[in-house]
Amino acid sequence: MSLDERKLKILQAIINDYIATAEPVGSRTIAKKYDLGVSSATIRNEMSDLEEMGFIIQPHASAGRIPSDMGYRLYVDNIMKRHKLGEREKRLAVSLISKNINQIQYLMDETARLISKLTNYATIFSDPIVKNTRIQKIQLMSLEGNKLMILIATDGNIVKHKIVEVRYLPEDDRLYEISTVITEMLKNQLMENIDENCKDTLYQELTGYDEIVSLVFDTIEQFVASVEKEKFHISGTNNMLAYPEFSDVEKAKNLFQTLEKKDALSKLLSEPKNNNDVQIYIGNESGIEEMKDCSIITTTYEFGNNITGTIGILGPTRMNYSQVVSVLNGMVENIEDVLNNLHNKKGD
Amino acid sequence: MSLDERKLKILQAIINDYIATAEPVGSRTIAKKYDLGVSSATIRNEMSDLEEMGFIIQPHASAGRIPSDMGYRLYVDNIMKRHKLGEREKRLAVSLISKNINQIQYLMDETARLISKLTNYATIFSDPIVKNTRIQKIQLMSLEGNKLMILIATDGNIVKHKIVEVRYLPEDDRLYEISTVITEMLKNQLMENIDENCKDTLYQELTGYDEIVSLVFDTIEQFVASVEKEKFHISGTNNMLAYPEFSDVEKAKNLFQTLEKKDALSKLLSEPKNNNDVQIYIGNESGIEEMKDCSIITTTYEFGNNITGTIGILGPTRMNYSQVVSVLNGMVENIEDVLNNLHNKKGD
DNA sequence: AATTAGCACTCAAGCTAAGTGAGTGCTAAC
DNA sequence: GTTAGCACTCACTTAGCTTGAGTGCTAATT
Repeated sequence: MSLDERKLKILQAIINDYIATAEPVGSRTIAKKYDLGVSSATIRNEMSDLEEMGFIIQPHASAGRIPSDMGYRLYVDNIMKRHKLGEREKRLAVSLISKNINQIQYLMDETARLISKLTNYATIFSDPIVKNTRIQKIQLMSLEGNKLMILIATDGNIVKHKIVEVRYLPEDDRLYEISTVITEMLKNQLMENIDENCKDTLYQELTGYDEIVSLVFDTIEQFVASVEKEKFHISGTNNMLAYPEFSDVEKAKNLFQTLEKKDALSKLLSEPKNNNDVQIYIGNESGIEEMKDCSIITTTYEFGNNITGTIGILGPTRMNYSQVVSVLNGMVENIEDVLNNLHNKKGD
Repeated sequence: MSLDERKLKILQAIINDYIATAEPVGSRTIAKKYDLGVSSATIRNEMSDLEEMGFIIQPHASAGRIPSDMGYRLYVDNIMKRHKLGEREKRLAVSLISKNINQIQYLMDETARLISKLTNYATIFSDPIVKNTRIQKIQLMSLEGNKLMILIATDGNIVKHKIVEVRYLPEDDRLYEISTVITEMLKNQLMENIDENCKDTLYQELTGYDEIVSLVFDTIEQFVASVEKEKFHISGTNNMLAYPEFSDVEKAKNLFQTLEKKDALSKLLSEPKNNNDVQIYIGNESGIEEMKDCSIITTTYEFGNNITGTIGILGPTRMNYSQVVSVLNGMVENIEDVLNNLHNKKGD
């Protein structure tokens, strides 16, 4: 039994219809709606074959067929057309970018919102992971009440600060000098792996400021640690409630709780991506029991040469794969453009 | 017809039972469960009175009674006991605080999560609003690619930074000098209302750096503006799905969509609070059509003398008011403690 | 050999009718 | 004022029936 042209067409018809209606698709429906030039009986025979091959499933004896995970997989890998981002979608994306966005966090959040709106699915994204970042500058500044601000800037112009309490707080001018010494010593060092010699030298050069120096190192370590445990955000989960798959509150609750816990998802999103393309997890392929009725399509965005993140779309298994893939690709392009423009060494 | 002791007891019994079961409460149930020393017939008569007075409602002829908004209002105002935070709850709150929290945002988020967990309702909170803040320090620093970081610290030790692109970027030492000049001139000025004379003087003193000076003023203005539009966060919405009130997905979806839009809620949360106490909106009292089956209990937290925020709990109208109020009060105390300890002029 | 028409069969979903039980309101007795 | 008793109401459940979409099989047709 071979998968000829006609079988593929019928499978596609079933998937299309099922994506649109969420109802099992019968042979007569296909015969009428899709012009295959054969009768429903023939289609019935073909469907019987497709079922035997495992691409479609009959939920119960007198119902139509719905695609199996395997069927979706075949569709995604071989049948689906990957169309370009539509005009309307592009316009929305551009209007998003043109807003005065200066915080990555905020940009990602807005992007996710937009994606959810465009697709009517949920959007998952990770905070950008910064690997192999090198320290560019460290700045200290005094605050009220014996508090010290420690600010770290890394390549890619990512800036983070932290406020700590110190026993002894030098004058600002002195702090500036200390900052300069620290910066000189640590500049271009890898955040993850600071040379022990440098550390020792710093403690020596800044005798009397042990407390501050050690707080600086602590802060660096904390930033590295906070990056390690990737953080995920989800938006547009409401959309999921619109699908009959989740018309049972129990199911919706389960899904939402799984999403909230995040650890399972986290593993999925941080999985290595083999190439630059999207990764598609259909139904059980995600390995998450609670998400067997969902599919996830993820991809990575990159900017600079050491900052990456993952963004993905989550929907029911019968999601519109073709649309989702193109939206995802289109939006990632946009993010990368914005970020590169914002953080790279433009103007060198 | 007067609201005597017995009627109040019966109303309380109805509310208690309804809070626990979400089922209409009948006269026999009350006679059995609550030891009022009268028969169900008597209770029936009293219930009939209570209904006439508008405190309870009969959903249909052969059903028990449920409390009306008015009934809950009476309960909340006159009957409810405001008990102290329990042991278990206190322990959780303390363990939250002891984590190394240094970002207000993060603290609020964790607090909200904890409240949701304790109460099994949803928690709403606003980012802290900073009013009448005075500038303490402004710091400039150069970054790669002609980017300039502008950092503003205000009293209460709130630090924000922004990265902008500039045409001409001075050396760091020069930027430090400029920072010092700017700080000297603007220190203790109100963020919202910077003296025009100071502005002029600054432009004069820093001739040649017009671009930078104007960017600094822009940044200040943006921070003020970003504070004006209060931002809300919601956590624990999943909890709502557990209540039979939302076992219809349609209802849950409506609620979630209303919550997502936020403008309606925003108005509610930013309403002036008459006193230091909690504010309770029962059912339609919120004025939000979609939330007629919900109640919201809000309160404000304060730290320093110019930073305030609102935090609230959202649940079904039959929520456990007594518990919610005490959790809310307890948690707010905790937040205030942490924040004051973190940001105030301790050690002066 | 492939396709199709025809028909018996299956089964979820929708409808109806009867039964159940929690709850009320009223009346008469205490 | 309180209570027992009883008729009445009405949502909810259950079982049985009907409907219709859909299948699988067979025999006829191309």
